[in-house]
Amino acid sequence: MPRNFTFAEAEPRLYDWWLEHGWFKPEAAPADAEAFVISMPPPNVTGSLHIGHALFTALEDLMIRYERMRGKAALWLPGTDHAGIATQLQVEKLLRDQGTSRAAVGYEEFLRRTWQWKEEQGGTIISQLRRLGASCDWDRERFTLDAGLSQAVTQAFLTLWEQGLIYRGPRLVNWSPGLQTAVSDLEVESNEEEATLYYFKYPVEGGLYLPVATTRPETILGDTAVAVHPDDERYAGMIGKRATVPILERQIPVIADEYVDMEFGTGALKVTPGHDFNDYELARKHSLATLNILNKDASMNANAGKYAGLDRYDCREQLWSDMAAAGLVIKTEPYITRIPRSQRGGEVVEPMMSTQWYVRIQPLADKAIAAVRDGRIRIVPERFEKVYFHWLENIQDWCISRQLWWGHRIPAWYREKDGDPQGEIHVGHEAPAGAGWIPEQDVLDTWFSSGLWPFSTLGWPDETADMERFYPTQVMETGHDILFFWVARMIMMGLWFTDSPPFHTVYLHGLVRAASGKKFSKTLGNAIDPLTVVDELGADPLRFTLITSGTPGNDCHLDETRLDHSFRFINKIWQMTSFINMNLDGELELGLPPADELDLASRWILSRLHRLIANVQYLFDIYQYGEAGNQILAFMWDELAPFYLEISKHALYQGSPEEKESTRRVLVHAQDSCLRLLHPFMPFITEEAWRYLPHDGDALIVADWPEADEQLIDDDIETRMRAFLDAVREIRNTRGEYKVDPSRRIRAAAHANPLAENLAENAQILQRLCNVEALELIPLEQDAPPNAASIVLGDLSLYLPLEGMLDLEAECKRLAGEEAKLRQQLARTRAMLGNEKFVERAQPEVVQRERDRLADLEAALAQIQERTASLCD
RNA sequence: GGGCGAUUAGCUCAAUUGGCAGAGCAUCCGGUUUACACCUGGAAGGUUGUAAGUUCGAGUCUUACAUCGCCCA
Repeated sequence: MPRNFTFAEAEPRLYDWWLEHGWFKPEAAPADAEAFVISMPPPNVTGSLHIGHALFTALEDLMIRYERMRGKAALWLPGTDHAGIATQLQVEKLLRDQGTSRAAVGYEEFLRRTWQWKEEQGGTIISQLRRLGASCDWDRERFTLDAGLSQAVTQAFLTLWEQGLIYRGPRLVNWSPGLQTAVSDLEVESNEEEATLYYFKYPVEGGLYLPVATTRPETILGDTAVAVHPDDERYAGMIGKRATVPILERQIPVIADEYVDMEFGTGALKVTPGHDFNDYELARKHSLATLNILNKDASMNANAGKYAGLDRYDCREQLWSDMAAAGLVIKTEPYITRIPRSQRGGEVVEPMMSTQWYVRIQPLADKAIAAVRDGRIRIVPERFEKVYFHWLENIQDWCISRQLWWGHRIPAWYREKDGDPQGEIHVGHEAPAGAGWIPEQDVLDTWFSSGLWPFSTLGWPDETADMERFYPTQVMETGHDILFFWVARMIMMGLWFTDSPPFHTVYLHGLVRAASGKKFSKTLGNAIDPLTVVDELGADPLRFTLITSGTPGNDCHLDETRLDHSFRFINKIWQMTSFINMNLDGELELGLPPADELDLASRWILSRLHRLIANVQYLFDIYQYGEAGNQILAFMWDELAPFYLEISKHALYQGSPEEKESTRRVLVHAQDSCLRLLHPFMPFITEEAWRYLPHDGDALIVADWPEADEQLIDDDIETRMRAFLDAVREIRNTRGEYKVDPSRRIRAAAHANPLAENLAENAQILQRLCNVEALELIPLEQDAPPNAASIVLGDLSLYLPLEGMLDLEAECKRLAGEEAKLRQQLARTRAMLGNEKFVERAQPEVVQRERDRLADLEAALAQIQERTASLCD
């Protein structure tokens, strides 16, 4: 066995080996095995691996590997998302670099180039997922624009259309002037920014004026009313009068509505239905005209009069200076307001009137609400259910059309009728017969296809074998930031089209941030690049660190020192395995010898191990993977390695053949179990180490998941062993205080009692762990050895004869310190037991525990006092 | 404005139904004894944001407040 684990060599080798054997495929399990399916949230095809991808990969691969080891037909179905806007932007940039543009090359050529780009670059993220060890069934990989998935999209669209749930019409939408498309509310981020609040006079007939404030003066040109609160005495006389739009001189009414906030600004509100969502609602209520003043690129249109053609911000400046010249300006002041920006590119979006396709979403939302309400779908952590309900209960119709070229074209055709080029609409698989039909240019929102993902990837709408066997899926694991974007839509679409919840559990992870708490971003330069980590430390440490750094649903601040720790854990695992491996000798019978043939230490480690297995199982059942990982690490590093491995050397080096054999079997069982438990966290190191342990079966990836054997969990053994470990700790401390050379072997003595006899019988433990060669039992009536340091453990006093090293004064001081500590603990325990209500109402086990502790403490105090009396008085 | 989350050691985070608050890193003092210096023995470090309440007992449950973050309007 090599001295070290060389991840750079082993990781690709093991990955290929797993792949070649088909172990990533659900078909590796028996045909009648229960299915466990996760559809991978498809990463953006333009993307390259970031730390968020690494987190979802680590978690999903953990779940998949765990269920595979439990004998399920585990299917992790991978794929990518065509990401309409992002991909189109990417290719447009490419075209710009080549000195051309989307418009110049035309629709067909643009699509051809985009596909070409996808074929060349789109595999990047997938190959990066492989480096992390993702055990996906790559033969089933899907892409949202694949023929099969496109068929699913068309089918879904047509079904909704036939059901009357899709309509087309003019509405106010968030318009992205740079991209020239509608964008979803969810894709607009409004953050507070420094802006200017402009105060001006709105001329009202009769030489009056209303003072009005706005952050977007150019929208004055689209005003169709001015509103005041009906109770506002300041402006009561103006209601019903005509106001005049500055510069344009257009006449508009002054209306009254309680919506107006009298306290805000001047208390008078300009109403621009064509470019403000609130004003749009107000206009509908008052039957006001809606006026669009912007072109699709956010330049001013003809309705802006002399400003037509100007950019929106140039217009703002120009108009304001013209108004100043006209004496209409009151003042400007700095103002903090929320500016809506597109998530892509960050440009300021404009609410604008536009004809779009919508899904009447309420019927779908109702089903989605019910499925979570009645428990058919569970969200982990549960608190996100509230967020989910709130969003679905206040849902707006879903604008599904996008003015892009890259995506699923809406299956609709138009024909001129009565002078309207879109007077006639046909929706269907193909153009209807007859001349003059022109296909719809718009494509569908990418999330429309993503919403179908859990079943479109399995062959829907066809009744495929995969659909039959693997749908519904089990778990949807993804970030809480896309609960609305995606999870809710998958649930709605899944229930609507398949009549089944697409999965029974939604597991939401948090965002990964840098340790500073800042959001990771390349511009800040604080991004941890997962691929760099994989190059430097391997995939296992990254995975283990990501999983153990936080708790479900909570953001975590990734601390790079933890990566180093995980890396060292891997070395630890390797060295432990190596130790066991080099102490094997020939064939070893697998499994454990009967417990009653085992020594104390073996029974102890098995009890601890099986308690660990039970805990890990419990934690996996409640999705607490991080805590599970930490517990496995703690067991291996703090119990198995420093105690059992050390103690086992006695049997391995000096024991009888039977002792050697049984110790080897315990060691192999313990290490094997730990490797199994860790495999879902760190597949590479565990698989590679496992090869060096005696085992049945082909590979760890398909080995059985450990089950706790309750028979091996033994409180009594653990208590007895704890006495040893306490003794070891105290002896080490005492040696340290007296600066006894660690390599110097010393003796110990104790007055005979059952605990002392037990210690003496297993003195090899003390020898291995604290270099005490033997424990000498002395009769009760005999005095403690002279010049000895004392260690008190309950009713036992251990004496360490420290010839020529004992400083009487220091020893007495140490004893006094021990006594003070004991008295403090005694006071606490006595107070508790002195409290009648505690004794009466606390659980009996808790009371008993305190009583035992009291007895121990009292015994220890007596020992200390006796020792002090003989030594120090 | 509404909702959610967080607040625990210097830093990053844990703590399974309420039962003596734990790790990693950093700090201090030791050690190359043949699995591991990618190691190891020990120490120090806490009024669990504040104030009340429930309880025999609160980091954990309730309420109010403070600070920070996220989501929605």
